[in-house]
Amino acid sequence: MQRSVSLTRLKIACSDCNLRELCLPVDLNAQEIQQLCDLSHAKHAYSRGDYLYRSGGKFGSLYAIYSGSFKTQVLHEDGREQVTGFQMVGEIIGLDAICTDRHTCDAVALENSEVCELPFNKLEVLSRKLPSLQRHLHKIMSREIVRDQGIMLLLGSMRAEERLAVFLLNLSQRFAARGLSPTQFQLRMSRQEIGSYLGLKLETVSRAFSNFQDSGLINVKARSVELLELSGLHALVGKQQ
Amino acid sequence: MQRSVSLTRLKIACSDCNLRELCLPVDLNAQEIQQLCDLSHAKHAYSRGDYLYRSGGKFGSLYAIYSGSFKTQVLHEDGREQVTGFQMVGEIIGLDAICTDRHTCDAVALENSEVCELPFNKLEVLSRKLPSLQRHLHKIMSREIVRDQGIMLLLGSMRAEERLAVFLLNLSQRFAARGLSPTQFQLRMSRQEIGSYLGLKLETVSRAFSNFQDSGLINVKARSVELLELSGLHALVGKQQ
DNA sequence: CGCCGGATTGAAGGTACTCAATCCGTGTGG
DNA sequence: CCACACGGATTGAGTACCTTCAATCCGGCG
Repeated sequence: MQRSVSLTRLKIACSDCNLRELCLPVDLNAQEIQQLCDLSHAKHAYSRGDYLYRSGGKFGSLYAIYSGSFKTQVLHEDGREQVTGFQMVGEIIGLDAICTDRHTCDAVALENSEVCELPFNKLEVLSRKLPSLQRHLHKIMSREIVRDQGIMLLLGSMRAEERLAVFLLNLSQRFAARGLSPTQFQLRMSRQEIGSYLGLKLETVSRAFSNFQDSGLINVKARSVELLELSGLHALVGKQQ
Repeated sequence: MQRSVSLTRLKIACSDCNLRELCLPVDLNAQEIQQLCDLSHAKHAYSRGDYLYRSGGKFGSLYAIYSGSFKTQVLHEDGREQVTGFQMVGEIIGLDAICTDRHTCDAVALENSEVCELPFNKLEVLSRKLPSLQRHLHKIMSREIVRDQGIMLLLGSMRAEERLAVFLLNLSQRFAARGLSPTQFQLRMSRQEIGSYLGLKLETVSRAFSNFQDSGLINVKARSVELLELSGLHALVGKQQ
């Protein structure tokens, strides 16, 4: 944790792992990119289970995931917890905290991971100078809102197997966008965590996995998954009412 | 619909119906507020059932609700619909559209309503000049993300009666913030719409209302609701696992 | 080897859904 | 003015789906 790295690493991140495409506006010139990179004063490393931030903690920065993955979760006073998202390389995390200046959820590393810290005050200053950065920041926040709407649709109106199919297809798409295999991957989260995210119990998730396998849609063994019939999974979503 | 009104009306809105407190940064001087008001070039009126915008429609403006209320809903290709929120006076609507330049949900008037149109390009230009407006815009977007997280918690882990209790308490709080009675109000939405929002069927919503009434927590008759025991409703949330 | 946590599977139970009948308030037309 | 139709709301009975509880399995690690 807290391993600081030279500032130029963010720039490297931009070119070598899709971070640029995913996080940064495409129409900045080299100098502007440099300004943006300079703004990230540190990169930090986290191990599985480490907290990037905790609910209630003071807000200061957004974080761009440089490697690895995280989950975000909100906690209810009665102890219930709900996983609100799984974030992977190139995604921005911490937007929830802007409104109250305190984090409203926990962010926990699912594996050994690195993040680029983006001090929000500096980001605001710079985005006042660079309209395309400003617009991009707005788009990132808006995209988060749209993503949440999709999850609300899932949680509010889909059956268990539909939810899992949507989840797998979403992962598939995100892996593909990063140049990884869209059909074969390792899950970084437990059945429990998937269940929390999808509004299901872990046993239900496990059963749905098994059913998919029995139907020939996927191969699954613990956390390694192979999607055999993407079309079949797609067909499953929204099929039965 | 499309009734245009003089620009100064937005300013009136600021002072006479809490719009200022709810939507606008508090630390702008008079001149800056004027700039902001000038940016809103029109106010529009809608009747119950009218669409403020539709999913897929081109994005141009955010809308500040001046009077009345709206619902937002996302539609799935198979016809399922999910209400993603109910918006009332002083709230900003349309943030979802920034990321793709097209609306990703429908906004429908629940009653006769008026909105102030806020052209987003102009808002961005102005917020580059006014840091406190910039920050405020970010906060509004962040608040929407936090709100959505709360709904995910509700949809993912609460039982039917808990969901309805949360819903009623949330309405109560929002009415109170507008100087209206927190314990006695008229619902603007049908059981069907409440159910869609809460991930329940309308019959389940109706039964939960009846149970609350039988327990002496509320009085309910069709769409008029009186909350008798706020503490009882609070206790209900998160009580049983 | 044996423990441990995570994952799978089975059986029983509960919550919310489905289907259907009825009620109620509003608006319309005879 | 009343009858009627209509949509929304309520209520009941039966069912489906997911949860709960519990046992077992499996792989990794001390």
